[in-house]
Amino acid sequence: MSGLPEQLAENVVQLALRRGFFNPTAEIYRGSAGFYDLGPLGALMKANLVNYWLETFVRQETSFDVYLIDGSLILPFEALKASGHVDKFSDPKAECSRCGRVHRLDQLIEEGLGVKVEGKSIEELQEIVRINDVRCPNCGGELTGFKEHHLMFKLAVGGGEETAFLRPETAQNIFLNFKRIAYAMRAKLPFAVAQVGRSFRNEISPRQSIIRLREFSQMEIELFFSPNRDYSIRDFDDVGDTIIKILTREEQRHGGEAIEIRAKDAVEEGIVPNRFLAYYLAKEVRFFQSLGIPPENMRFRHLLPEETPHYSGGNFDLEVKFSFGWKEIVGNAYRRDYDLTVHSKHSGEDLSIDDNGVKILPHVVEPSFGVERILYAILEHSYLEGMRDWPVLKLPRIVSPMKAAVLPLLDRENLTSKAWEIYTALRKGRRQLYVLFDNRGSIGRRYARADEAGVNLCITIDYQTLQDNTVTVRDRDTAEQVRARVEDLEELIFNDMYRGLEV
RNA sequence: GCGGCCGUCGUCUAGUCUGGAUUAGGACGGCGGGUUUCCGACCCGCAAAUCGUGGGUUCAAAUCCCACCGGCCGCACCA
Repeated sequence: MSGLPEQLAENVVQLALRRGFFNPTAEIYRGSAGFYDLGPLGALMKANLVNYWLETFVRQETSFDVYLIDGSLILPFEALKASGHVDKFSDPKAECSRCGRVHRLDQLIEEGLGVKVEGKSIEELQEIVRINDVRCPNCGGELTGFKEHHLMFKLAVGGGEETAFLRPETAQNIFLNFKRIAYAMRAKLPFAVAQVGRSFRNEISPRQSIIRLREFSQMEIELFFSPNRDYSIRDFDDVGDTIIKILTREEQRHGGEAIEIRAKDAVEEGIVPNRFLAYYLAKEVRFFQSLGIPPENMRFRHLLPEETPHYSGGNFDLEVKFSFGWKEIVGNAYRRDYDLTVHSKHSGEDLSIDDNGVKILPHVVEPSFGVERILYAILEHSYLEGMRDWPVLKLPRIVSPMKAAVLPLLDRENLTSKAWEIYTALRKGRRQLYVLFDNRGSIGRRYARADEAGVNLCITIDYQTLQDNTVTVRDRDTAEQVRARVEDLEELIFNDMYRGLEV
């Protein structure tokens, strides 16, 4: 279930390297595990994905207000101490002196002795091991090398070397800015705050190319609401009818299948804790379906109690079926009022706001999208072999990096200069289209290259173009060609981006 | 972090077992030129590998030995 051993994954990674979607950071120095750069096509694709997400989850959201912010990547010690990350976001570890296996110390003690050790320091844990003679469960050897593996990158800020961390999730900026946003925007519950940006986690041994990174991008929303009111959500009437697949806790224990249920019914039956969460689950399914991921390859896994923090009111991971198994691409968490409570307490600021004349601390539902994983999911679901003599990347037209390629049928002066003229007009056009120009090799070779890069349309300039100012427009997915007038091209390419999005 | 497998042009690979005739060969891709009126066409040419790195054995090492580095897989960990 882990690693990328499958042929498909291998082909996708190779194509990504060959065509400039992504590659290891500092590759010429053999790279550094867990860090990847997006190449020319990957960077454009990411920008398009983020933009489409912002359209869907921020700009076009009319069920409640969504405010977009852009916070600092570096957060001071106190903020992350309060959030619990400083204490909780690390694993105590110990190594067996005989067989060399590394174990998680807290798990070892909790399982072996049946005592809770949450929040205990590494020294305290070591003492417990010594007193109770806890040994390696694998071979019975003695434990050594006690140490804390911290998942946050620590920084020393300024001359005084004040301790700070690279944020482990974008969410914290939102809680830290909650009061300011609420007042500045005169926000009324329910409302949401969204953020797109980088987060950092110092994983022990990341693998699986772009799937598990130490530096990654998140698109997150925190939706604030009162737990005491029964809201109607405008778009839920419609969106709530979406069928979603949920892998319940019971089914996970039996090794069973996900159940299929309308999002509305999932709330009614108490499977999903509230309407806001169900609303997002349904919206996510529609979002990813429009990005070419079939519903049968998506499921929400209700995380088991031992996988979720004590304050959680329920976490539902959106998992996508990859060639190497199911993997989370969105985490949906019902965080209750945990974050605002701890930040109120530690900062001394009253973070409660007025709701219908009553001061309350709002509850929070958090959908958290992993950008690189989504990019990879789209690539894998778009990669197609066997259709032509070369692989075709049937990327969702809205996120594909290049919307069209402008190609002279032959590299002859009159055709090439006409093609260049058309290319320039599109590049400078108001629709802000990214298009490429290619006059090298035969026309078939250029179609093949364009297919592999996932270019939506190929515009070919031939001798008829010089007569009547029309061109052929070839569709990547069908290879069919139609004739179009040059003056209609920009609108044609633009409208083509939205094909199939009326889901 | 431990164990197994692997490391030759950008990519795939021949050669490694059985050391020497290899200026380390080919294919794909790339680049230049020619040709070509729509799907990796064809022809000519060019560039591209200190054989992962370092040390050793030998008259001679891509080839044998040792160490290290990196990758993949499994275990552990993890979004």
